[in-house]
Amino acid sequence: MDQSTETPGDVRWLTPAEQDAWQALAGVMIKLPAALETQLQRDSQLTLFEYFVLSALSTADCRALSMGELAAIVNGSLSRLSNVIKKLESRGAVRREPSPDNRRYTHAILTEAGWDLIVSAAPKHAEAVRRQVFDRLTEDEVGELTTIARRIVRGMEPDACWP
Amino acid sequence: MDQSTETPGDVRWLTPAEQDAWQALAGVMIKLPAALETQLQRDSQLTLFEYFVLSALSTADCRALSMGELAAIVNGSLSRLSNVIKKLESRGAVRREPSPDNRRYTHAILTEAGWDLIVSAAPKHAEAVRRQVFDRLTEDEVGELTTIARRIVRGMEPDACWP
DNA sequence: CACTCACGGTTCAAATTTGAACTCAAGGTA
DNA sequence: TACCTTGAGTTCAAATTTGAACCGTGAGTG
Repeated sequence: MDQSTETPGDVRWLTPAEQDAWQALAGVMIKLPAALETQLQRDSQLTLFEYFVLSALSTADCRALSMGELAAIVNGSLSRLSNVIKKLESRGAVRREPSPDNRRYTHAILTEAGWDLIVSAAPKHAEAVRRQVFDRLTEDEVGELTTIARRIVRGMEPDACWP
Repeated sequence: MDQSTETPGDVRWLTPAEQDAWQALAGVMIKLPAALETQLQRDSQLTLFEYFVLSALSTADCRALSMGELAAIVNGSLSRLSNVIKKLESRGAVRREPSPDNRRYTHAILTEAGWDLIVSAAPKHAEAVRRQVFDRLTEDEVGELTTIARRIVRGMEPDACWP
């Protein structure tokens, strides 16, 4: 982009170093999910999103969560989640039933088959993550990455102010 | 996931430190694009993908690229790009014409209106990137991020081997 | 108790994305 | 020249995703 065409003149453009970083980060942001999707699809007929869903359920108490909680964890809209759960349900991996206490809540529950599915998918997925990411980083870099990524994610939670 | 349920026993699971890093990175991977999309949509009626397309064209020779080159740069399928260019064309931001030398190639060309569009969209987008990412990082961290992200992206280019 | 309101989810139509089939141009090859 | 093959894009149908409208359920209020 052309920085001199600016109107109010006070835009805080990225420095060259930041531009480099941004280009690299954007690459990761776009390509890494695609690469992982490919692996999951190939080896387990799963979407990355579906994997996140199953994975979240598998580590939850009773292997169950309400749709809302689950949606928040996997960063998806309720609508999207509803459709995906429907698909996973038809595949026998998940079951849905209204919460006994408050029937407004729907619990998504991992079935035995769903457990087996995620357990069988996990090793290859872990292998892929390791190959794509961690095999390329030193131990120090893993720490740096954690710090940096956490900081960025933090900044997005509380809906920072819009100028 | 449960690591003891493993069958062949030689899965290289992620260490706890790596799991932390992965969780944070996955968060960035999922949420950052969403946040940027929101800003672009709100301020300029543009998709992140469309922004990448316009941005790529704006920095290309003659502000033009063949569909194939463009698709590679923005990491999209030819099919997706074709549709998006059609949309941008209907909006008057891009023009398409067959290459004079080799009519198999289609050149996507940024129009004057397209140039104006990206120029007017860029400041707010840059501001958003800065706010979401760089305002939260030290100068050193920017360097670390560059190194790390580049290393990861590198590893995905040449279709690394599948186990 | 009747009413209304606010939630949590679901659903439906519209927009996107994907993947396969298809078109057309350019190189060989015979 | 006729024929085949490959490469670049487009298109069409099917799958996904999004956003808005909608349906029950539970809380508050009068």
